[in-house]
Amino acid sequence: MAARSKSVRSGNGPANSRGKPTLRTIADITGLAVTTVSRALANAPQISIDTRNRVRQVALDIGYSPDRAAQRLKTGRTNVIAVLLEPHEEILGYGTSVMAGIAKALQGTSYHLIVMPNFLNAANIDAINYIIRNSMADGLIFSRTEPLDPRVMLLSENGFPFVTHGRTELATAHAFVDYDNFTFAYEATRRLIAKGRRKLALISGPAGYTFAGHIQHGFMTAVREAGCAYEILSDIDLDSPAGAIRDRIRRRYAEKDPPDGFACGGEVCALATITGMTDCGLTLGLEYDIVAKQTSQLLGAIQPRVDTIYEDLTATGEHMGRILLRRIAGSTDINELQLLLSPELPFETQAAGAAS
Amino acid sequence: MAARSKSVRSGNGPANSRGKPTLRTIADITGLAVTTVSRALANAPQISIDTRNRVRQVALDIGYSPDRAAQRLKTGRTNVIAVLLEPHEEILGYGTSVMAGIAKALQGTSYHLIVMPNFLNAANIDAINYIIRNSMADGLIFSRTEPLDPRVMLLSENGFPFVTHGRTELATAHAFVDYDNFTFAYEATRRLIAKGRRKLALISGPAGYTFAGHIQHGFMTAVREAGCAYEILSDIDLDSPAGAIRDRIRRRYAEKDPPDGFACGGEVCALATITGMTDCGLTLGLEYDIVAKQTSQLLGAIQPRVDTIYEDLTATGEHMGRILLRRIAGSTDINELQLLLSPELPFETQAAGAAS
DNA sequence: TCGTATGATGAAAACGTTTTAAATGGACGA
DNA sequence: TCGTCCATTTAAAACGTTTTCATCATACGA
Repeated sequence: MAARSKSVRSGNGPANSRGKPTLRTIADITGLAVTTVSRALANAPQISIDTRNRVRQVALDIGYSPDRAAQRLKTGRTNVIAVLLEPHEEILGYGTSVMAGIAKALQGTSYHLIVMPNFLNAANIDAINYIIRNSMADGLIFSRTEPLDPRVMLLSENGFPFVTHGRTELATAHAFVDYDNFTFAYEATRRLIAKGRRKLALISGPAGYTFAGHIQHGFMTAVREAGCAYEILSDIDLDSPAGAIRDRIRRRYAEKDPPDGFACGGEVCALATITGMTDCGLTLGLEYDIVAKQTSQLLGAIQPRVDTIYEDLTATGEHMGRILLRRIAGSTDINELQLLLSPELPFETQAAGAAS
Repeated sequence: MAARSKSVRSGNGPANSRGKPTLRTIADITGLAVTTVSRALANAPQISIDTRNRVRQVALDIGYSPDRAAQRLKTGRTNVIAVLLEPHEEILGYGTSVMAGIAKALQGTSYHLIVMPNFLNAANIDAINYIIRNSMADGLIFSRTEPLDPRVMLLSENGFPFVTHGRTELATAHAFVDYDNFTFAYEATRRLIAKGRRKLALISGPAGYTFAGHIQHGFMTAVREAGCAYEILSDIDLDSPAGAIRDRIRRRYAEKDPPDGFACGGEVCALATITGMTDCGLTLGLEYDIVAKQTSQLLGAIQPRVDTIYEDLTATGEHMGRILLRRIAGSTDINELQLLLSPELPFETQAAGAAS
C-alpha cells in the first residue's frame, strides 16, 4: 500500500551507497516519509503509536543505527564527553580509576567517553582551546586545579560545560567534585599524634595545586592544635619518583631531629618513605609511623599494614560524570553541581553539598 | 571585486548560524566558490598557488577549522583511533602508558585517540561490534589476545583495521605488536639459576591469554635445560590482588620444599611476593631471589633493588599507533604490520620483523 | 581565424540527519 | 453543505563538507 510517489529505491534491502541502513531505508520499507521515521524513532507524540511501533520494529529487524556524524552535523551536539588526561596520572592508574567511574555514569546515556591524552604538549590550555574550537565534545572533565586555574577561566568565559576534579578560588562558581583533603590531612596527622608521634613530616602535592594547599592546611591545623614539632619535606612531593623520595628520606634522617611520623598524600610516596626508613634501619610501627592516602590496593602488599585513609577515585569519576550531564542539560544550580567528598563517608550515603 | 552572483551573505564576519567560520565564510571573503576554497585548503594542484596562499591566509586570520562532523559525514572516515581499555589495565597505569605511546604516534596526523572503556560490560566482543556498526573509528587497538581470539576473528572478517597488543594463533595473519614474553621468562629464569637458585616458581598471566602461555613456555624451557626443580604457582596470577598473592606465598612457604627463586610477570606481584616472604622472615637476595618484569618505576622504591627485565609500554603504544596508521592507509604487507619487541633491545634500534 | 588544449574556477549534488512549515483527510459543529 | 479543527503525515531546507562534472578564459598550433 501507499506507494512512494517519486524515486522509488530499487529493493528493500540496505539500499545505501555505503551499505548501512539509513532512515531512508526504513522509509522505503514502511512506505513512510523519512521525516516520519525520524520522528517515530525519536518517539515523538505526534506520530501514532502504531506507526512508532512499526518503525521501531523494522529498525530493529534491519539493524539500523543512526549515523552519529549526520546527527552531529545537524544538531551541533557531539554526544561526547572528553576527559583531559595528564602525564602525572600515569601513576597508579589514577586515570583509569576515574575513567571507570565516568564510564559508569555515562552508561545508558547516549554519551561517549573520549580521552584527550595530554601526554605530549604540556600547555594544556591549548588542548582545551582545541576542544572548544573544534567542538570535539559537549562537556569536559579534568583534574588538578589551581587556585586561579586558567583552564577554568577559559571554559567559564566560553560557557563550555565542564567539571573539575578539585576546587579553585575563582569568583565565578563552577562545577566540581573534590575530596576533602583538608580533613584527610587533619585526620591523618591526628592519627600520627594519637600513635604517640611527636615530630611529624608531611609529603604534600606539588606546589601550585589547590589540593596541595588543602593538605598543607589540614596538616598545619592539626600540628598546631597539638603543639607538636613538624616539617614539610622540601624538594619532593607526591609526584616525585619513588627513588627521589627514598633518597630524600635518607638524607633527612642523617640530619638531626628526624621525624617519627609521616603524613603521605599518596601510596607510592608512602612506599618510598618506608623504603627510605628501612634503609636507615628503622621499622614501621616501631620507630616511626605513616598515615597515607589510599587510592588503590597497592599498599595491601606491604607489611606491616600501613594506616591509610581512602579516596574513592571511581566514585569521584562517577560523580563527575553525573554532574557534567546535569550541567550539559542546562543546570546552573550550584548545589547540584558541586560536591565535596568526605574521607569518612562511603559512596552510597554521600549527599551533594556546596563547598567554600 | 568578483562579487558573488546569488545570495550574498550579509557581512564578512563569521556569518554562520552557529557563529563558527565555515568554508562558506572564506568563500564570501575571498570572492571564491566554496569548491575552490575546499580545494585550496586541501592543497589541490589544480588551484593556483596564489589562490591557495590567499585562502590559507584568510582561513588563518578568521580562525577557520573544518567541521569534523561534516567531513565525517561526507567522507565516511572518522579520523578517530579507538583503544579498548579493560579493567585489568587499571593496575599500574598500563593503559596510560600505552595510550601515551599511541598519542605520540598520532601526533601530527589528523587522527584523534578515543578510549572506549570497557570497565562495565565484560563481554567486550559487544564493544567491538558496536564500534564497527556505528563506525565509531577508523581503526582499533586492544590488548591481551587469546590464541583463538574472537575479537580478532570478528574484526578480520569485517576488514576493520586493527592492531592487537599480543599475538594469536589464528590462521589469518593480522597486525600486532607483542613483547617477546618467551624470551623474557626464559631470561628471567636463567638469571635466577645463575644466582644459584634451585627451586624456581613462576607467577604467570591469567590462563587463556596468549602471553601467559609464552611466559610459561619460556620458564619451562629454562628450568628443563637446567634440570632444576620448579613449580607454577596455582590459584594466583599477575592480576591477582596483592593480598591474595602475599597469602599464597605464605601458605606455600609453610609447605615443604618452598621455592627460593621467583619469576614474576609483573611488578605488583613481585612486590606482593617480597611481602609474603618477608612475613616468613626471609630476605630478598639472601634466602631467595626474584626476577620480575618491569613496566613502571614502582619497584624503584623497593629495597634491595629487585632484578627486573624491562617492557617499554609507551614504545609498544607508539608502535601500535604507527602500524595502525599504516594498516588504515591500506597496507597489507605483514612485514610492516607485525612487530615482536625483544626484552633486550632499546626502542630506537628496534627493527620491524615478522613473528611466528 | 578557428578549433582545441590547458589551467583555473564554479555549480550542484550528495552524505544522513533534524526541523520548519505545510499538506492531507476526516470528524465535527454550525 | 461548509468551514474549522485535530491528528497524522510529508516535502523541503538545512547542517558543512567533498566530489563530479561542467564552465570559462586564455593561449596555442594550424
